[in-house]
Amino acid sequence: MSRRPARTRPTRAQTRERILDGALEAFAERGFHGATQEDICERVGLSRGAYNSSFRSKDELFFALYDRVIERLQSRLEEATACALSMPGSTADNFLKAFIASYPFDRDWYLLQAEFGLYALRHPAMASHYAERQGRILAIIEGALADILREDARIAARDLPCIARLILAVHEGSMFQGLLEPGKVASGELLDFLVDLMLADAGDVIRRDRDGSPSQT
Amino acid sequence: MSRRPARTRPTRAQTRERILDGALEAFAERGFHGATQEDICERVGLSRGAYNSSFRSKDELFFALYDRVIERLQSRLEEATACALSMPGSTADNFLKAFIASYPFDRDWYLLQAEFGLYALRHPAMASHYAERQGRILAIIEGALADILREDARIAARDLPCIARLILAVHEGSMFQGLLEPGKVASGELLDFLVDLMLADAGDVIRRDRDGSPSQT
DNA sequence: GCATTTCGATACAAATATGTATTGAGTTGG
DNA sequence: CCAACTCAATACATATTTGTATCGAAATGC
Repeated sequence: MSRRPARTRPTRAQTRERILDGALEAFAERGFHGATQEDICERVGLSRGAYNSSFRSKDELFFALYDRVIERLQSRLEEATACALSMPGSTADNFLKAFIASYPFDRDWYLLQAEFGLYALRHPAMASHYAERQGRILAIIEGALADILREDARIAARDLPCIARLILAVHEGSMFQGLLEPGKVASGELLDFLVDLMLADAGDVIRRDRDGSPSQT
Repeated sequence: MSRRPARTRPTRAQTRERILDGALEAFAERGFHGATQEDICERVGLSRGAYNSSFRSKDELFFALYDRVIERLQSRLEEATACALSMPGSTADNFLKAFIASYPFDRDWYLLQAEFGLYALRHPAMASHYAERQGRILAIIEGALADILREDARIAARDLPCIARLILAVHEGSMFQGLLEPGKVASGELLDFLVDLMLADAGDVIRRDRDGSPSQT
């Protein structure tokens, strides 16, 4: 259909994306300082020329990767919440678990976000950027929780920000445990436990036999 | 009192400790790969000669630092639990908060432990070492909790391992938040909230006015 | 279709980090 | 008090890594 000769050379944007792909792997596997240009490029079959032609510095690349990762996470969460909220009659328990399931749960994701966090703590310039982006994620969670709680008011609305942070913290913590000792801790166990705690409307739920309904995560 | 001439040269062990001090700072501030021999030595006024004379490699130094940090944490926690358990009549709430308060809560500590964690995830050789050491910390927490629960049985004993991990995860998560946006989140807020959740023996506690008794952390 | 521009690969130069070797001060044992 | 030894500082050689400059292929516009 194209009257022009078929492209044999990828566009600038495509190469950029490929570099970002390589950077994702390399930063996850070896960390910010540990990842080298060579390492990043090898993974996607490009030369350092493409690297230096696409990004002015390592920091710029790191920022770009962070933004891409967060953008994808954001749309993923928004989609999941919209989907879950659209189906009526969902209980808070089910929704929370569905929501949590939509959060990335793989090795590279964890390693990367940990690396991002450390970088942010060490570089004030990125700290605010990071906090702002993470604020959006928290807002999505809070919004979803707020919608849930219109039907299921077992949690005080004032605690929402706190709960959202709690969910994030526990998710990351349990992801670390799961990666460190695979099989030792079930992937969603901690979060399930936390949700049970929060949604317990009486003491009996806390002590109930939690094995009766094993999660299939 | 010493018949020998006063030492003018520090012992090997002392130098080793100083290198570890420098390494603690450097690894916390710049990460494993980011920290250089020069960087580590400068902080404690030693030369790279002392460094290379004390440690065969960077990994060896990192391991040694990890062990020292964990050892100190372990004795700190053991002391805290022993102390808290010795005074009779302590409620679970008070004890948990005292225990949590004994856990390190400073920037370097967080950055270091995060770095250790990442290193462990990336190097299988350290993973088991790390998991074993962290298991001891968890055991201390579980033991303390078990002692508490003899008097205050609002939590099922079978959930102890899960709860211990939850406490650790939330602690680390809130420490990160606190460092990223100082003042935005009170240092112990998330943990207090979690403890409230766990010890709520009826739904009213969850929804109670938590500002009535602000924690002085 | 040709000139111009863009992009990515290769080659080069500079900076930085690590480990080894050497040296001199300080310590220990006879 | 002297000889042997230990330790940390300095100097050196090697290896990586990064950034720049150059070159050729490919796309675009006239």
